[in-house]
Amino acid sequence: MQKKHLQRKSETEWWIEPTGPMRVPGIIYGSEDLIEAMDDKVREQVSNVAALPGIQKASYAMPDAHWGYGFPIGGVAAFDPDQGGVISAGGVGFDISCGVRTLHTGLVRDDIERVKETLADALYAHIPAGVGSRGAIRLNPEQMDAMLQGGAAWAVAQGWGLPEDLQAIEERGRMAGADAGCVSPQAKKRQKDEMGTLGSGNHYLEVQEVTDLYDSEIATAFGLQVGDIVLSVHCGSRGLGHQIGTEFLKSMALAARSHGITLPDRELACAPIHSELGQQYLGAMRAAMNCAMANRQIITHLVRQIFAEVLPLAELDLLYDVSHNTCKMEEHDIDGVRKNVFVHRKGATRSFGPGHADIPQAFRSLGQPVLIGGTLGTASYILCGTQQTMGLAFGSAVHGAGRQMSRRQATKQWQGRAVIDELAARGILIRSPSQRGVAEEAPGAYKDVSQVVEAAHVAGLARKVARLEPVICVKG
DNA sequence: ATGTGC
Repeated sequence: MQKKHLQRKSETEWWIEPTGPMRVPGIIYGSEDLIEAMDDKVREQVSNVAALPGIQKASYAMPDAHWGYGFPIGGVAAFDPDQGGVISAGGVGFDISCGVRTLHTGLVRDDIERVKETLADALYAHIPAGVGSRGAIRLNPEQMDAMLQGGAAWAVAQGWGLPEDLQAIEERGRMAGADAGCVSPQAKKRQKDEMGTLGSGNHYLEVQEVTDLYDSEIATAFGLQVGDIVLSVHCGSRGLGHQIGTEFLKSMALAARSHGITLPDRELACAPIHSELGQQYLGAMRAAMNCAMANRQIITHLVRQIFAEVLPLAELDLLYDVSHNTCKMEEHDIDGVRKNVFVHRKGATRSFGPGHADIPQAFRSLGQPVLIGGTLGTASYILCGTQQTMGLAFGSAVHGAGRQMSRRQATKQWQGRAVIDELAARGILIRSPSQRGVAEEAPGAYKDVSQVVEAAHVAGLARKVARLEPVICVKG
């Protein structure tokens, strides 16, 4: 990105002054290196979002931001419904409520070393991965609606998980205001046999080792020690979320004019929050959030069954579950006034600071865990929201490494088999149905996650707590 | 991200 278009306000904060139709400034967080490497498209998209009706404070991009559909991935924007504020399907993303959850295992590296291959094979055999993968669960129409209304709480009630899991999930595992009636028959049809599946792309299930701690007090509260084995799952709402996104993008684009909205970019299709279409999308999107949380919950249950067979001494307690493609109504301080605003986080993790009621009691006084998934073969990080975060981008932080190369470009540069062999030589086991998928996800196709996390830490978006390294990765 | 592409 060309820095001449930006005003540097601090080490990691870069402003786009409002010009033309922009109602608020754009603010991009990142180190100088990350900003220089960022696509100019991000600046364009941040500026376009700043022109949408009812936007509050600023249009933000996180240090891992890259070009996306309409909004950048790594974009954060909040809208006031009473000032004509809008909701945008492209501002949430196609994979609604895609997210990460991390479980303790109660094991250390030595416990798994001898059964590593067996464990990798068992996880791969029982947790379907890849495009169009189907699970063992079939939902009839009544069960589908119950899932869409109940989220992870529904899954637990069906026997997939433990009641205490729900305390460690944003929204306690059930997004209020979901309306299964707003979800099309086609979206439901696509989802009916996809529960408990990972999907493809950057989704994965990973067994990881804690290699470094940066804040011992918070790490202790999160239950993390160097040498611990944890397990993380990264996936979302599969075909259902994708179908909802596709349908509402279309109807929002068609209805924009009737709502009196001029779009700076057709891809920014949106509807007023106080419109029928806006409310329908909210109902459907919240249902998709429940689908994603239920999906991660079912996968958790499958993981526990596999560990019970392979490593019966393991105890898989849920540390936390975050969703990084969402729009949520939240109360924030806007120029000294507490207001309810609709915060879009697209490829951005909520990063609430100490004291927030939605944070589990065990670490409410410290802040919420912010789970940052790495890319294939690279480290993941656990961070913590801070008080400062709340004033920066509505309590938001990065979500991962962020792509720096297109999928097509990546497949030209790497071969899946070679990537798998290279990682195996470093003791990292990969299981995937798609060699091409692995090539597309080659580590070099992404920004350096450590740089991204460091920038988030320095910017005050979240505080570094722990670093994790992959041991086994089941890849979609 | 995605029954990967109108």
